[in-house]
Amino acid sequence: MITEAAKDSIRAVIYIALYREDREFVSIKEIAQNLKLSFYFLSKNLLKLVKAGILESFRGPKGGVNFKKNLKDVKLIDIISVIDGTSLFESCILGFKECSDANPCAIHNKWAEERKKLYEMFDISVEKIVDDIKSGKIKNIKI
Amino acid sequence: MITEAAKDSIRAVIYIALYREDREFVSIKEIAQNLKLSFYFLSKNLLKLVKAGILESFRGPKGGVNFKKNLKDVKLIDIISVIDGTSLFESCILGFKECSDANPCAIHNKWAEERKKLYEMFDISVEKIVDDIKSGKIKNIKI
DNA sequence: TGAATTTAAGATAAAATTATCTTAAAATTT
DNA sequence: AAATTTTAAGATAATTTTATCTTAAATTCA
Repeated sequence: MITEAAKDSIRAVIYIALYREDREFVSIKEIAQNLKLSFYFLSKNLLKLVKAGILESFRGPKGGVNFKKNLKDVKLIDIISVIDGTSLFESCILGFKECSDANPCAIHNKWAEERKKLYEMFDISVEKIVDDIKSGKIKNIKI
Repeated sequence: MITEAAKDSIRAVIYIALYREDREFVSIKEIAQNLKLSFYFLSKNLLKLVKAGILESFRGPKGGVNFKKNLKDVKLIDIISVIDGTSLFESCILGFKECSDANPCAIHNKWAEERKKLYEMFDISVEKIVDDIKSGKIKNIKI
């Protein structure tokens, strides 16, 4: 569905949003330790988000990463697109290069509808997620 | 989402159902050639369906594979389960081993709903697909 | 200034998936 | 019986993803 890299990145982004408070940057080491992720793998993945302009980074003590964009403008779909690419939301489920209403695969219609819903599922901002957590709308959440 | 192996297998199964007519077996070579798939890779994957009791096989000239079960009892979900396993329909989208209503990940509720719909999308029999094609309900289909 | 900390970048390796080949076994055909 | 065809099984390799390490560059702190 989505890669481990994307899963880790989504969790990291939510972690940053929840725990940065008024810090300038959150160190990747801290994120990796608290989420029990590989520092190496996470570093590489977050670097992609930095290069994509979603996060910014800073070196040295007090360094780390933080959001470059506003939380309301960072959606899970953006993270997935940067890390995994957009094919999940664009491609034929059976792998046909050209698959359309005029020339469909066996489950084209079902999948066209479904991937739209998948897109909508991931079309949620980090701000919304954090608000839901902080407001108690989501309880006992795993990060 | 689903692996190449699962995609190939689904297409092969639909091919067999559509083109076996009154033949005892359909050769894997024929399927691979017509679907432009690797004979080697397809053989391995279909063998899994044979071992799972969905298909049966026969060696030698006139040999090949065919359905062991009735078409109405073979659903895409069965093929995916045999080839890829069932984790897509059972696991947390963010990879948490335990993710529940009481202890949810950030998108647990959305995903719980969505994976149910995904399941339903694949909960379609080969018989239904073939009927839709033969009755003209699906036109210009890619196999 | 020098030591320590942290990300950046690239090398290397492990694991999983996909792809290919070889040999064996079973069945048919000649 | 011998040659041919086809699946079965296992070996090998290529590719992609995940994991780890090393060195460099930037920054802070003493």
